[in-house]
Amino acid sequence: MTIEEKILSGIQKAFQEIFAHEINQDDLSLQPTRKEFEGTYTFVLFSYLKITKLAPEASGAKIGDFLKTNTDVVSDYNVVKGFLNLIIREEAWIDLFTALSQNKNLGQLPQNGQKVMVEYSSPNTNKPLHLGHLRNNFLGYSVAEILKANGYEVIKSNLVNDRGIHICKSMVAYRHFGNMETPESSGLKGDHLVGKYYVLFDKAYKSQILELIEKGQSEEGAKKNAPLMRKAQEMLQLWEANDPEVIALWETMNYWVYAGFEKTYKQMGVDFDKYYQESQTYLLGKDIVEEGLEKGVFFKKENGSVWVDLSDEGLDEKLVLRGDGTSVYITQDMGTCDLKYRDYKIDKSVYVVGNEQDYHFDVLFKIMRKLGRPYGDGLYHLSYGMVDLPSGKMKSREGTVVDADDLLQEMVDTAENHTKELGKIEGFTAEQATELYEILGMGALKYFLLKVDPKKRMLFNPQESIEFQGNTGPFIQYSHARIASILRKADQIGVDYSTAGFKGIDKLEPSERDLIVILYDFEKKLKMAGDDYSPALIAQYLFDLSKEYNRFYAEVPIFHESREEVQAFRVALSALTAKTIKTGMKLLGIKVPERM
RNA sequence: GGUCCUGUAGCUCAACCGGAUAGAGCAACUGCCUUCUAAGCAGUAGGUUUCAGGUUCGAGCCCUGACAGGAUCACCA
Repeated sequence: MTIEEKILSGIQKAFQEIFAHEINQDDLSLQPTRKEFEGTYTFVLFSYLKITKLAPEASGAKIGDFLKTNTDVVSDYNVVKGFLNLIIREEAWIDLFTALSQNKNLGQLPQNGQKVMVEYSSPNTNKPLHLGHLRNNFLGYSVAEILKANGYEVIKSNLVNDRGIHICKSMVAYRHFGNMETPESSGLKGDHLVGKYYVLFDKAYKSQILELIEKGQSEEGAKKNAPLMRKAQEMLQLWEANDPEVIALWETMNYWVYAGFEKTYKQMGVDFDKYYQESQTYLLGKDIVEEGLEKGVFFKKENGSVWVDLSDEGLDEKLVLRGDGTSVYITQDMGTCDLKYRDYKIDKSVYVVGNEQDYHFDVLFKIMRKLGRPYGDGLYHLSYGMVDLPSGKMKSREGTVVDADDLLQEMVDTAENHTKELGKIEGFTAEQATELYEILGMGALKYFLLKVDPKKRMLFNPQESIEFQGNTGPFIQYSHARIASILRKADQIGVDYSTAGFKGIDKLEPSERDLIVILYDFEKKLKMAGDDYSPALIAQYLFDLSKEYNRFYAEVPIFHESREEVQAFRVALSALTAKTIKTGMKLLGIKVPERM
């Protein structure tokens, strides 16, 4: 039984024995004591005054006394207004930490037998990744790791949009202006090379439109009739007809892009277990349309187009198959949905996709549920807001897009300059220094992008993201480094951990010891997370931080049962502040200097 | 226009199931480098939580209505 459970059951008994009132333990809850007051857990009395028929203070005193004598975890209490603050016996914490320290699988919950797929990244193969992709990638990877720690078997997937008119645009431009350029000959990363031609297409296409409009065509007509656009359309048809030359060019250019993406993913530290390509999936889903018609979920209009009526669910009618029998976006997505299930028998499926597609996924999920899919209730759209720049919205046409590779490099460069300025690399080898810049730069970026509530639109200020002060990744890394330093010192001078109440702590690895100290310091926040479950998770997060420094986990409201993992993440972050150092030193019996 | 999301300090963001005096950082101002590492610490100042009602012991959070910003509403993806 956890500390929290012991208290709750104690309160339940108190109501039984003192007030002769049966109360369900699930209806009782504790909250963290605010830091201004003494105590760890607080029980709010207001809503129970009808039962106790006593003033708040008297009610609190009765329950507090009961807990003190009838549980082995509460050592004392105080009542302020209607708040009963409970003080936990130190031994209870020590037992907890001892148990934690002996747990070989710190932070890893037992397998729950469920499989979940997290689809994220999902780039187009016609241009390089940009800032928006970074938020997506870090979120997706973080969620996948969180789910893993919670005992899910996780499959990270990437659905690459590798076909369609936009790819053909790059291909057409390459044929026109390419001069047989390759990543090797141009010195450009593959994705950047292909992106260059996409931009070239757009420029040339625009001037063709202008020309046609000058010759008297309507804007709409000009857009359709511009020779370049016609060529792109033609190429798409050839592609769909499996024209060998077109396919060969497509494969070559896609290969370049994939190689380019791989590099970027590697630097970001994200990875995938499974790639899906739209070129392989774009024809899927038609059988589901048939199935839907049979089941009466879909209906046909006179022109042969197939629709779903979701007006009973608060949405509109939605097209699922064109009159000419060809697919639309959602047809394909239905097919891919089933494909994922066929491949892995997943229980849950998470889509990390921007919030401009909220409606699309709402429709998709409702359809799959109407079709009675076993994974229907496990479908989840992890929707996130756009990333804005101080200059306004990112627009590729206006060249205000922040390129991912450029940004990653800039972060690392800034880390390097700043580190050198501060003279922090004395005694480092060149390799160590390079590694440090990488860790700092990536940590800064990841933390900056992950610290904002995913569903909120956020502002990316390049200046601030590279700041190393305040609520930033490097600050957390710095705190960790100092803690590690303290513990090294403590080691040297032979601190007797047992006197600080840490039985067996000296048998732990130093990094694990950090964790225990931090955990102890932040006991107040820990209890909300549940005594033996979330602290372990927190420990894992912190341990990972101490190993790699730059792994951060997103705080994501995902699935209903995951409140605790969200909590754990919050605690982990707040625990890693420099204030920890002070308390850590006290616990280790090191004299705390005045000015700290 | 319908639907959805957002609105908290000058700026960027927090606030756990509705709980106590709404918290951080940046920017401003005061102090602190013989101690573990100043990428730091301690402190000052900064709020009618967009507005108006409602629900209740209690509302930034729930409900209604305004206002502001954004997204979406294609036989596009």
